[in-house]
Amino acid sequence: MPRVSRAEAERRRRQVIDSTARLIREKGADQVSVPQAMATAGLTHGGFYRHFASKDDLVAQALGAAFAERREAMDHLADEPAAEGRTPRAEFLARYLSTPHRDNPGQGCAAAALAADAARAEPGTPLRTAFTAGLRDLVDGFQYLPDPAEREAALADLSTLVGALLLARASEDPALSAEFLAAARHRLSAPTPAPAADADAPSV
Amino acid sequence: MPRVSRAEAERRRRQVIDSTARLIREKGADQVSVPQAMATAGLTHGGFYRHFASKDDLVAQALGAAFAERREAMDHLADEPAAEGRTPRAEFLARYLSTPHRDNPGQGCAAAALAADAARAEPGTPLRTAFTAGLRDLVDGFQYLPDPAEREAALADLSTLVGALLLARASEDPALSAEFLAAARHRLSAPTPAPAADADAPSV
DNA sequence: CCTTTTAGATGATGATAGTAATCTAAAAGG
DNA sequence: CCTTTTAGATTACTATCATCATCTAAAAGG
Repeated sequence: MPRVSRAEAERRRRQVIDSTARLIREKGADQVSVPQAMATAGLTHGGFYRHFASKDDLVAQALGAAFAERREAMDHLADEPAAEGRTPRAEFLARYLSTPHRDNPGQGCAAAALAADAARAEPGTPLRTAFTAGLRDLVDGFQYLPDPAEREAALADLSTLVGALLLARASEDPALSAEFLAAARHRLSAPTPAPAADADAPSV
Repeated sequence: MPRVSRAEAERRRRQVIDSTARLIREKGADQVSVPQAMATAGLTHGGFYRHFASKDDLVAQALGAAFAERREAMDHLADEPAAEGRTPRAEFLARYLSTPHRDNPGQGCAAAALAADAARAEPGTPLRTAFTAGLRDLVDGFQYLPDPAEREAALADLSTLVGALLLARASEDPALSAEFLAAARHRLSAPTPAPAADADAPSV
């Protein structure tokens, strides 16, 4: 089965990237092998280096795709605010901290799924750089999801979301897991977390 | 160099566990090999299976040690509240969200360093089970660190701490990284995050 | 002391990894 | 059509992994 039309080849390349975007969120960036990534797209590992410069290259592209996919879904929330009486922000929070999101990391938030992998990657690594770019994009999107508005609030909210989702996923006990989601929902649904009179901690 | 006194053998076993506790927090549970874990303790891989039933066994024990070490440090905070005018809670927050903690995952919070690894492990796995136990212990310790008190607040606070630390570690840009730490410090230093009038999100 | 036990070193086994060279037949392009 | 290009398969190379069998000499224990 050698050779395939240019259009078909491009379609397959995208397929490999999308499959990998799911795989790395499920199993971690280092736990996905080249043969595996190709196999989930229905190919053998042979043609890999005709599409990607290296495994790192593929992983970085897959990470970008994962962030883009999620950013797109977030923007759609702002477009169609309809649904019920919920604001786009409330809708986002409810979905982010839901059990479906907890139980399907492969299609979920890339920041939560891959933060640890990015943190362990050396600075300058494609993975690390791509993660930072995606994260920045996510902050911007969340910040202007109308309601909170200030950047600092967006950063704190995002930290709570990522932390709660991660701990909920890691908790073996379903009760404890649900508690994390509920606590974060409760905390973030507060009117406004009260800016607090200048913290006492050092600035860096 | 075969054979060594029973006491010495036990000392070396502890050394392997402690080294591994640091390694898995730095590089991830799956990125530490048996030869590597033994080598950091000054041994070869040969004697490994005389001390541990499997690699999973070692990793689970190392995770337990990592949680215990941190829990101990937390308890000491409550014992010696002295230092300055800070409450034990404020002291804990300042240290947790500091750049030294961000830059030294090997000696830092196991929950933040290994949540993603635990989340990816199958339920029933030693790693997953040990993580859940350690996390529960951490929640309890934080809850009674005096000041907040309610369990739900402790869970939300912990989520924010873990999320902010993880995102700060993953951010390649030092400015963005510092922003996450500062935003979380600011948020958690608020008098009391206002319990908010019952959220609208479903309970599960 | 002298026997038994055993911590650790050495080395083997079988699996899987990333990367690359080679081969093939079909698509591109004139 | 007929030549040139190339997507993908096959195969191979070198590492490294977890695990285990074997060996050794020193500690345990009487």
